Amino acid sequence: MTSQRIIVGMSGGVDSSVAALLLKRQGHDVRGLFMKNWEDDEQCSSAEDFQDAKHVAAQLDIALHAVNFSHEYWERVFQYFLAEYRAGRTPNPDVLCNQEIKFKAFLDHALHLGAERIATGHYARVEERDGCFHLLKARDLNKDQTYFLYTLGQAQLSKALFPLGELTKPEVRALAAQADFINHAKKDSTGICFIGERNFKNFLSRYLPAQPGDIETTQGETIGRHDGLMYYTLGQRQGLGIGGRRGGSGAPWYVVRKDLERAVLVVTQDENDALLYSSSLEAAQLRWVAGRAPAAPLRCTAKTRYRQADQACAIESIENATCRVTFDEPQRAVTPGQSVVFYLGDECLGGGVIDRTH
RNA sequence: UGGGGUGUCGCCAAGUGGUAAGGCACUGGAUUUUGAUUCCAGCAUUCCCAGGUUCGAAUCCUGGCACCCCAA
Repeated sequence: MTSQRIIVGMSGGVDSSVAALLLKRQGHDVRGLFMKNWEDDEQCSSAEDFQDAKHVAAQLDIALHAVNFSHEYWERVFQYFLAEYRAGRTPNPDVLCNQEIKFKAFLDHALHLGAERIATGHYARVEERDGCFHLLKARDLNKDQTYFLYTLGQAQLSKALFPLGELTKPEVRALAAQADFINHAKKDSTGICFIGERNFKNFLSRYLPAQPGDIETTQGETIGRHDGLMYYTLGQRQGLGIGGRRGGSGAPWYVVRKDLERAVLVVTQDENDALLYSSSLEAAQLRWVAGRAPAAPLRCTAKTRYRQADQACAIESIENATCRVTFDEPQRAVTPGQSVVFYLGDECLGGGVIDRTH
């Protein structure tokens, strides 16, 4: 491969550090770019991350730029995030963050800086065949992150490199240790990308004030109060605060449904309750990696949430940007607002946002 | 103020003389680039209160207090 100018999104974590390391070793003209996309409130990990990124960049002897996309993140990701929660749904901000920030704002910025490609520390692979870019699962299936990348199209994939796609996480850490990176043992980051690990309910309540209501069983019996439907998601157990009841089974309670009209949270004590499962769904805002929808009906597999095992299904029909999917086996807690992502073997075809379930 | 019953962790609930089960909730941790789920750990020196009996009481006795039910 001829030397290219590549800008790597460096977060200060091990993954992006090793991505930069590998590209550098391949002889590319590598630069790093640190993004700050959230104005810190009480958390201050961003500053530490920046220090780590700078340290690694220095070790690699590459330039490290910094850019602040907080405004873009707020407008294009966070507003949607809040709107979805207000609508009683459960959005996936990181899918949108990839679409709008990492592979749009960051990509555009990098191209302006004269880069030919961008690279990130995502665990995923891109293969070009017959002039078409295919998004493939990472070799390390345990870390595969294609679920978060399904909105990327040909324009993005043709410009993106995922140097870690063929490596396992342990191998990445080993490389970081060999390179003597200070962050080689740094804990993987979790929580919303750029915002970090939070007490989710507290975090949300800063933007969406409480709207208390009743908690009812599927039989219609009122058994408690909730602080606001937006603070809960389907299948959730923790945070309901429902203790033992006279004559009760002693089993935990799970959220089955949100009744927006009545502001009622419906729960069940039966973990196998049919109401917790869906055998089909309708998805909207479809995005196909190839740039066009496949022919339906199509037998394939899908994930309804990150790290879920592939579930056999059929895409029954596709109309414009919506489709109907039927699963071979009923799926637990399929949640509107979350993404359903389709696969054929190792290839990620695309996906959409779950709109309704049946 | 006649009769009956009950008072054990925030909730449900074992335990009726031998030195406080369990579940739910909650908290912490693990897993995890969303939200969830899952897993592990922690969680009553104390049993409504005060006396008493006993080597020893949540368990027996006495007296209070509280609540519930049935009669009036």
